[in-house]
Amino acid sequence: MSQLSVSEAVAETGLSAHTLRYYEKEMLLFEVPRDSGGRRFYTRELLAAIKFISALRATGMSIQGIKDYIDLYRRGEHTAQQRMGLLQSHEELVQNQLKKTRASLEMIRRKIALYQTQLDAAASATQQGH
Amino acid sequence: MSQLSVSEAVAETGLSAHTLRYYEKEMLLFEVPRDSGGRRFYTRELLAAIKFISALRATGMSIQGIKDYIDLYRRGEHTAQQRMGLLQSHEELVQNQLKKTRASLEMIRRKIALYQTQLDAAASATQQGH
DNA sequence: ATGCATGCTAGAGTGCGCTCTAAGTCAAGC
DNA sequence: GCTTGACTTAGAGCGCACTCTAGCATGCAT
Repeated sequence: MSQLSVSEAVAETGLSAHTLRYYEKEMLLFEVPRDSGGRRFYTRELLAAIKFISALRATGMSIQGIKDYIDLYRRGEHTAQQRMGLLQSHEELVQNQLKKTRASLEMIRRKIALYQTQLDAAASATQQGH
Repeated sequence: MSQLSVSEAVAETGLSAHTLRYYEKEMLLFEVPRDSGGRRFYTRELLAAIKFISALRATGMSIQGIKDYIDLYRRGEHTAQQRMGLLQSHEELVQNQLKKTRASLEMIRRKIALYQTQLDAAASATQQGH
């Protein structure tokens, strides 16, 4: 029950089986345990790690960036400071990206508002027979 | 002065000349005027359109999506409703994406905080000779 | 008039992150 | 014992958004 099959991991993470294998291979990192038949199973710890990786991806960190982070992880406890540094600079990056997205969104909203007044004006003109 | 050269448009938009030409070709839309020598120049209106397109791109709309929007634009005034609909559903999409990004960012921050307490504990242990 | 920056074209190339293919293995249920 | 279905592998393929190349044209500045 604390060991999930591939299909269960797919359901939990929202990633495809292909993508799970791709991450495993590209990041060369979490050694996914296998059953007697050579099939993968995912422990709770592994699942948590994958979810964290998903969060990094969802915020735009590249596969290479994540790989670098995990490589540090595997080098041991003394890399904690560096790992934190990596996360901190990524956080900053994401904040800036959010700021930019919000500004762009604001621009889009202004355009929508413009359409709205324009369409309202057209509608009331029609109603009044203009 | 209200007609910008390529290099000025590059400076204003933050896009490369390559990208400007690429957008022009892919979106098949804004007919960029040319000088006697066949070189492009950008009017203020065009610049504004390009900046709006940049906002759509910055919020993740695909080239194809933008093309669809502009195609509507060129079909005339009666497509205003549809264009607004397009923008509205894009807005919704961006909102959801923002929500997801913020959740992921929160996860990353918790991890950073974890590192911080961990490193603080290690530091004070060292200081006290443990 | 000469040199150099800027711009032009068509089309090829790149990097990223998946995503799929093909052929095979294994375990459980009928 | 046979089928079914979830899984395995190595490697090819794809879609997107640029990004660059090569070779040529134009036009301002010395």
